[in-house]
Amino acid sequence: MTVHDRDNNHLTTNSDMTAQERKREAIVAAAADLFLDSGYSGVTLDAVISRVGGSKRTLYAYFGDKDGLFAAIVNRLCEEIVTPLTRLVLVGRPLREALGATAQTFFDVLLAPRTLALHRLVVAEATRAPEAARTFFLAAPTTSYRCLAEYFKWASEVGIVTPGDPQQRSRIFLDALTADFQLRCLLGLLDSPTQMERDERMNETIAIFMKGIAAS
Amino acid sequence: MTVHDRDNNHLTTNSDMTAQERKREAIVAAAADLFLDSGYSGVTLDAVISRVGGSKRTLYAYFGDKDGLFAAIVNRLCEEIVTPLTRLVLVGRPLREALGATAQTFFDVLLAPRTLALHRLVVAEATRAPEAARTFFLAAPTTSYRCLAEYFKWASEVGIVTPGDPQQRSRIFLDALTADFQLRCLLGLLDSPTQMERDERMNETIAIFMKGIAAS
DNA sequence: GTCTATAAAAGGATAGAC
DNA sequence: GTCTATCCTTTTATAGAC
Repeated sequence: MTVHDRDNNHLTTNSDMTAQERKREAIVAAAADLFLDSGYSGVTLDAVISRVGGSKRTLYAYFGDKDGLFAAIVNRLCEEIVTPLTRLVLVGRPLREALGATAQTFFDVLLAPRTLALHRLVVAEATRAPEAARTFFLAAPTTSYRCLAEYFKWASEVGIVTPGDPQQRSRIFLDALTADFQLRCLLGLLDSPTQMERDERMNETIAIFMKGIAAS
Repeated sequence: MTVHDRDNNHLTTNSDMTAQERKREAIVAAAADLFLDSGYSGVTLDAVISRVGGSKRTLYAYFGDKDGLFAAIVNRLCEEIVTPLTRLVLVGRPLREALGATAQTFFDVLLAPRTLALHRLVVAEATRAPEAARTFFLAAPTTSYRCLAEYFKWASEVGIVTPGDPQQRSRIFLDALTADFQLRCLLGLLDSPTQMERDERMNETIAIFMKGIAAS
């Protein structure tokens, strides 16, 4: 597997790109859609090319082989997902408000169809593509955990919550909130939870957590 | 896909089986190992046969096609997993003890290599094989949730915990406990959590839950 | 870079002989 | 039921002409 790691420029505008770079971006975008829809083995390189135009030669020149293309689309999708999470600012806000804002953001991000499809894809290919699994984990769950953990750290320092491991609490809260919905969506048993279902889960989780860790 | 649904007799002893039934069981057992190791597309029917002996004709006669074989091994594995969960008796026990026993059992069952491999397999093939996804969900998580939910229902009736939706609480507790470990194992980033890691997660989760729902 | 053609291999499904 | 052989399709990967 020859990985061609030159995908750090997808945030530049189209006008900054050379024709080659635009082509490369177009291939990655088309391949990402196809992989998300059909899984690794469900995608043929012919299908990628027939969607984006051009020749398979170009594809092999840029990405080496199918695994190289796969690595490129995982990197791309992970950055897409992480962006909204990095915008969430929690430190300084009261407990209930911080937990509520976290819940809204994470429901939206983690249950988005593209996130779920990427999740399914990466789990399925974890053995074949361990690097992709690593990239995904460092992007989605780790970024999430860290954001909330920073808040808990601050909150225990200023006495809003009792002392306790902020990372542990962060994982427990986010998992309690999302894991059940996530699994049911991954299995195709639930399209997307309704707002009422989300609210019930959120309220119950926050209620337990408030009593569980708030300083009295 | 022709599904031949005759796999309700794997609990009978070997001596009760006809030669055909033994053969069928042997194929299912071998195929299960291979699918768990290599995923759906990673398994060839030749590989199944070369492991168990016999002819591909027999395989096609019993299972119709590859999808039929897949359905059979998922049913088989789900029943394997569920068995230890149905033995867990919680009603009547004090809160901390019930939560602790639940944690031990579910760590053992959900993080077992075969459970994780099945989980990965079923998620990967959820689109191709929705029935398998359904079977898996009804077996593993649903059985788990119900067991603990029954306890919470009883516990609120006798006044051990505050009133509240037992199903919701059950999901929140089990997800908080296992989701993080589960994901890291599925992605191949964690072999299996150490006893210390399990204890830390368990203690923190139980601590939050005790304060969160125990009647004062 | 693009288009068409093709080599090379794999794997699902089937058939004949026993 | 078993064993061997084979059809047929799909798909990765490469090559030649422009």
